[in-house]
Amino acid sequence: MMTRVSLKDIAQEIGVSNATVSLVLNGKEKEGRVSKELAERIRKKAVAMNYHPNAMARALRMGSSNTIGLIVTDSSNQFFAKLAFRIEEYADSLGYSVIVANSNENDAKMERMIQELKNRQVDGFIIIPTENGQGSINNLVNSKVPVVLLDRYFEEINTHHVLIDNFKTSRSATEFLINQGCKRIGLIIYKSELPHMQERRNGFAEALKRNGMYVPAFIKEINYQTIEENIQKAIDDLLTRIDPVDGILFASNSIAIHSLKYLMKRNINIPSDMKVIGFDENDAFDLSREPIPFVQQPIAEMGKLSVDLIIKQIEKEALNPTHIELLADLQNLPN
Amino acid sequence: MMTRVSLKDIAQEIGVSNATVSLVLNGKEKEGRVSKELAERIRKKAVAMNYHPNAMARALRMGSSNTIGLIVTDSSNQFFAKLAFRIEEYADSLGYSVIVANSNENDAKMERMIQELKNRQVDGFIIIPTENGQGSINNLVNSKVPVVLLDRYFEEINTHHVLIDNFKTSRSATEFLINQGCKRIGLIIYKSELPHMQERRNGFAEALKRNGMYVPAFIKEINYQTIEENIQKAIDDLLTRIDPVDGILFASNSIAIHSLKYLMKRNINIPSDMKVIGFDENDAFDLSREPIPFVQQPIAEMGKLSVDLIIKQIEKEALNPTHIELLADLQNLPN
DNA sequence: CTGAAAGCGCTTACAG
DNA sequence: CTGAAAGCGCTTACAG
Repeated sequence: MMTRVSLKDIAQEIGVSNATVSLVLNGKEKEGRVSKELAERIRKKAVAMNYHPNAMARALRMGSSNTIGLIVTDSSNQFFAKLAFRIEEYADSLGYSVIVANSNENDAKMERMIQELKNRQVDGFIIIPTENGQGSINNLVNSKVPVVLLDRYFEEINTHHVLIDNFKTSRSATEFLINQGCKRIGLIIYKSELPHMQERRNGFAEALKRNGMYVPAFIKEINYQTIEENIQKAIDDLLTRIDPVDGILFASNSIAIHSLKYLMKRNINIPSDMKVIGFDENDAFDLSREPIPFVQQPIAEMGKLSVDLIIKQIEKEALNPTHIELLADLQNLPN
Repeated sequence: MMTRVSLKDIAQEIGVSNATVSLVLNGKEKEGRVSKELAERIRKKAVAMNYHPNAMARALRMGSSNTIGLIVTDSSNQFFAKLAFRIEEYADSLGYSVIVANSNENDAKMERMIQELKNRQVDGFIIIPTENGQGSINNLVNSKVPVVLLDRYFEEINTHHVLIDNFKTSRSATEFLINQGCKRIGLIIYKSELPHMQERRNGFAEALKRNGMYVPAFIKEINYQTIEENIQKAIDDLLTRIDPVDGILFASNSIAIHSLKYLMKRNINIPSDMKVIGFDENDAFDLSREPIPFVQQPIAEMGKLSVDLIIKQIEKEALNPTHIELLADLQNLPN
């Protein structure tokens, strides 16, 4: 690797001290009261020598790196991929870099990634926490590290979070199915204690109870690790009861994709045989036989708000834990 | 933020020098000839004090950061998202972190991202280069920075690259359409000088020429920035000629998605009215009326090979530029 | 067997 | 108006 140009190189070329060069290049010539003319010479020289500051040296000295650590559960999932993309884009516009890490929905890996990003001196974390990641998040919050939870949160941890109103959203998605004429509506959802999942479940139940249509057996809980087989079993069950369901709410993007594949395999026609609605956008929803209705989370806004919240904390604005719950739209509804 | 425990803190607690602690914690006690017993005490203390090395300080001192910079054109595209995921996963298993940046197919942004990652002292780059990014890549290669180009390359730059054999793959995708009975086959492809695109184009042309079916007017070139309208125009054109096409090859993931949406909007039935095949996997291909055939690039292998190549360079194994061209499979073919 | 010292590339009080 | 010095947290020759 070509040896890089350092501050010192410029200082030597011009014949001044490192300090003077540093001051000028950081726009602090006023404070250093460097003469305009000298400042100009230094700037010219820096450009001519193709100088670029060593971000690590600066971070080490300053104790902050202008970097945000983002931990998602699976960056290859379209929903999180888009979220990460927006976060990167917006943070970049504010002069912050983002390092993305994956937890794979694994608590131990999330913990490890937090540690690794800490070692890299990130200034704060935006995290989509894992099911039992409460302890790790709690440690972070207690040690005063800036944190924003995204998409999910924990009841007991009072920190900043940005997500949609899952209860209301799930309720209105369910009401959509009711309005479509469904009489027996199923839910396929992750078995999870995370409140955002509970709220999706509760919103679903609420809509059905209001309409006297609530049947607990129509709720199928599945595991992330064995998603494919669990979904097949769940759908088989929902279809082969004496009172088979005529509508299903899918509580996540991946659940929707796997379920739709299996419904297709079983030759269930959507929407004539079965009406459905899913969470989170996916190219696939626009391309199936009929467009699949889905809950569209405001991804760009969620990204922007979480970046704003993390930067406010980093820049030490006193900030009470802010809980942001946005509204989500239903898309691809039949006319 | 809680003040972190440093090497020095451990040294003071135990009453030895920083050097001794550093040696032990890096497993170099043999070289330092530290007594077994002392080494053990130091290790215990480090754990007890919850010590974690400051990666930036180490990187500054060592001149390398154990970090790979990955520049993709769009991390929200499913193909690149999966590639990035695999790269991160495999690099992590080898003790390297990955910082992902997006160029948005924009040469200037790619250049800026390269500089930013350089400032962060990444040890090497895996890059999916932009159309006219040749200059930036060339500078990198000339300055002996470890580089691997992924998915694309430049004729004139003799550096490492990992991609599929686009000519052969495109040719066999086209042959698939021919075997399906198509007589007039169109291609929708990016207007691009990048050789991987040219090869997809040439492979397409070759298959048709061999079968006496080559019609230049059936090749539609579109721009990435105006993809949606260009595709609509291209498809309108292919459909409304006196000799409308009965098959189309989509030369990229995004092209396939947009095209399929528009074909659906125009009520073209696939595959009865029109047979198609696309590049790169997408959930949508499994969920359309009939599964959409597509070229499946060996994503995990491409990721792994590019990581191996970049690490070999970083670790200074003398290495002639390695050009890897993998074979890609066709998926979702009708039985 | 172990310590003292230098240095990676910065920034920032301090002194003049 | 500007320089000398200290220090961020490490690692590594060097000296003993």
